[in-house]
Amino acid sequence: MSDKLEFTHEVQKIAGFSKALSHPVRVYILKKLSKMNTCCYSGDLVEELPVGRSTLSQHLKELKYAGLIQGEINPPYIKYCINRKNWEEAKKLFTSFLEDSETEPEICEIHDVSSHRK
Amino acid sequence: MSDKLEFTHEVQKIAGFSKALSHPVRVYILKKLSKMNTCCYSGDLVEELPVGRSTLSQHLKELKYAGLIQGEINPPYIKYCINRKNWEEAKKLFTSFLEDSETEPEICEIHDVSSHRK
DNA sequence: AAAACATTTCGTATATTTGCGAAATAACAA
DNA sequence: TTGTTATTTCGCAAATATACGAAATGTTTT
Repeated sequence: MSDKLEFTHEVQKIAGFSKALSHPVRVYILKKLSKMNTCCYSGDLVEELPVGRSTLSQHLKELKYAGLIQGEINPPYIKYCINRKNWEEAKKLFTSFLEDSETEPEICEIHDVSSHRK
Repeated sequence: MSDKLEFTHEVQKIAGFSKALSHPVRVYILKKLSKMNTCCYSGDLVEELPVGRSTLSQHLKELKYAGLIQGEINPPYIKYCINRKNWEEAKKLFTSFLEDSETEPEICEIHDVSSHRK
């Protein structure tokens, strides 16, 4: 019959958050913001990241779009911080997704299929 | 001074795993393999996913490259299953990354900067 | 040997991502 | 008003990702 299912909301959300996390610059920003637990200026970030201002701005936009950060305008600065609500949601989604299964896996790794790229 | 740091191994690994998880098809496959705790044929997967065989093969290759699945050749089939070792590693990385910070965040959300895309 | 089967690779097309510098925006300072 | 500062948007180029069908691969069955 080949039902060709649509993806659940959960699957789509995990993919969406993962996309936001799929670049080292964005992981770095989130790690910093979540751990320091305070806000951060775009200008401070550009000092320590190997990208230009406009590129950083694009990454911040991406993170805003994903809902993982939010900004407070404080002219002429913009302070960024973690969006705690969605950060929690991401945490729950990933935790549940990556949870161990209850039972042990059956043996399934005698031949390790090559995994080269290209 | 602008040190332009290089990214830590941890940051790069999180970005790498996230990239593997950044497509609904791949999230679906991993969810299925990790929960059912057994192996799965490519032919079984293509029945329930809205992509063609060659596209599915690309996604499986991507997951193999990221180390999240492994395949056992069982001609003319290939059985896929979770790579438990790396799955555990991903779990640890994401859990630590998404962990709550110890203290409460300072208020930082009076103006919610618009987050439209394009 | 030839046919059947599951899967991958190849070639190609299109879309998205990433990056930069220049210009635009917006608020404040002189 | 003019200039300064912080940030974003625009326009563009290059790289990567996604998707498909056709052809190739490798194994088993006939």
